[in-house]
Amino acid sequence: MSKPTTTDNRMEKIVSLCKRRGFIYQSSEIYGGIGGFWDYGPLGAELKRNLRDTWWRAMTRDRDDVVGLDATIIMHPSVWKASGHVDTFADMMRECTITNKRVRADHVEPQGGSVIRFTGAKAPNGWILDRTLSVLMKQGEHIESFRKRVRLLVSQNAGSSAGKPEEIELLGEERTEVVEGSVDFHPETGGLLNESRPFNLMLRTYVGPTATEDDIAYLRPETAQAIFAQFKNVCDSSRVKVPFGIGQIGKAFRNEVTPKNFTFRSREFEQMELEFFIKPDEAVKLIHGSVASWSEGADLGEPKPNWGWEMWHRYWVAQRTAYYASIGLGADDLDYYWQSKADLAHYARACVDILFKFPFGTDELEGIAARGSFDLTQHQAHSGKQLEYFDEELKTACDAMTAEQKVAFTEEAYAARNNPDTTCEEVAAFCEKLFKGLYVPHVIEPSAGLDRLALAILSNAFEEETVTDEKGKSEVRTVLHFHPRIAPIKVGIFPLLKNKPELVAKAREIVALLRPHMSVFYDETGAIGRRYRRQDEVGTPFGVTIDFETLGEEKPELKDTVTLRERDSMQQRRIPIADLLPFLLGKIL
RNA sequence: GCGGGUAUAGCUUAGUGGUAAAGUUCCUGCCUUCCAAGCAGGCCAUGAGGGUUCGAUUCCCUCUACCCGCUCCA
Repeated sequence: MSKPTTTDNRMEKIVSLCKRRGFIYQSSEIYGGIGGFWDYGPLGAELKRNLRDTWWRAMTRDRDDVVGLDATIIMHPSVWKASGHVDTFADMMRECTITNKRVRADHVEPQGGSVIRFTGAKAPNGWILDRTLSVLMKQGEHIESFRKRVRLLVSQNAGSSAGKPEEIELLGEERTEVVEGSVDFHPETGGLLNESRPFNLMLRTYVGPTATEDDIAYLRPETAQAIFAQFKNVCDSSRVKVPFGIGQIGKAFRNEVTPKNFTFRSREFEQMELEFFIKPDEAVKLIHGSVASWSEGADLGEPKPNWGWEMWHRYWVAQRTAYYASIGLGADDLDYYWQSKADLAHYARACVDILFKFPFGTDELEGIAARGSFDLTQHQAHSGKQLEYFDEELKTACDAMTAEQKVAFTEEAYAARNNPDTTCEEVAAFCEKLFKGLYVPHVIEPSAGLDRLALAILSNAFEEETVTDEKGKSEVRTVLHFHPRIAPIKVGIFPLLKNKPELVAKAREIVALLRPHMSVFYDETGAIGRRYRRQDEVGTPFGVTIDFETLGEEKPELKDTVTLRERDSMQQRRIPIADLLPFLLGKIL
């Protein structure tokens, strides 16, 4: 009865539906739009709100070990110096003029060789590159392999339009000069580099009247840093005890080079982040004598006091997976990518990406990182404020230790140190603090993109079904299979005929009955089938039709019952009006 | 950022150097007893700016946005 939509145009159809039915529009569309910015229409706003609410409930309200935060988008610029964002992105960058590969201007090693210039390139299919290319031929490189290499680079940059690399003809080859110790060529490609220019993914603005360098501030590129910056305040004001988390939902901004794939990579987007603070493994060991580390099949159901960071990391992966299942994204829709040690940022212990199978490819929905104590340590160093946590339980455990035991523990900690560069003194200082009950908590960070989630939910829900009616006529039914919990509209209320005042009045009564509890949509126009289909297309899970049986005209036993029509199966059944609210609440809560 | 493509009504698609067409959606009315029915009527468009021209949606240039392929993605 149904067939999958072909993948080639699935994304196009989703984009079109989003606009047609008011889920997502281009920002500022009447002025031609602005790249990388998207607006949510009436139904999109509801969908996003529902998703936001499910996250907030699952991550904070339903737990007693997580509290919330709602911080500003613009923060003190020093926050971004401490986090490393300013340094990483204030670099002067240069780009290869052939491949546009970018390198840090100060990271180009001097090279020597012959500079070969081409006036352009062309391909048999008519493709032409009318641009001078200067490429460094390294000493010892054979001219033929050099040409082959350049053809490959040109081909890669031109994409499919230039055809096969071996068919590309390089034009006007000329040996221009021999250079020694030049920093003007890309270290990998050998292509001439353009002028260096500043490159920063953070969006800037000015705070204060003068719009000068002194007043530069940044729109946050992630929400997480506010949580670290307010860590001390939250500890001091909310009686939390490690392990505990701080969750936040909010806008973040990145000046992406290439926004693409609809809302997937946007310049303004919304994040849902949790920073879950845990004891360092050393503290767990001092308190409990040993640290529970992860092994296949370990029980991740309820957190245990002796869990180390690895167990907590796995626990949050499991929690987040359960969350996705609760809103309709199951195991078949998701994938996991465990970053290898080499991929990890230097401060991270582990990171897993939860991926969703989007129509344009499998891509990241959420990253769950074990970040050690990096962030708080950075903010402690930059702000000069003490961000260590005093752990009473740890202090009590250490007070019971002998001096010899403490020395042994310190030696053991040094032997087991994570980073080989860590000095003996640093380990000793860390242990001294531990013995006093002090440490900088480590953190597990599940960080999800709300807009990506909305897009995933839309992609996952979208289906074009071929349905065949009793007469054997088949047609396409477009339907969004939203989980009732997140559907923008929960129920459509329809009087069977609009020119029968009794039906309309009864339908209005039912709208009044349900509206205080959920989003309802009343529709009396057109044939009943059309109204059903309209709601299918926006993912309304239930339809309620008020008909002549409801009025008890022919069969008195059916008085005050209505037709309940289910979106996915299109099945209809009768249900007493009195049962309607409990039934629907059971589905949407 | 580079290369290629696209831009006509909410959507799908015609067409033209001289009043821009259709289907569908949507709205209104009539009708209609359960899956996009019928009849009648109605609203709505050449992405933006410049140039050529008596006149440009059409030809030229620039910009913008979107799509595809690279690149980028702390």
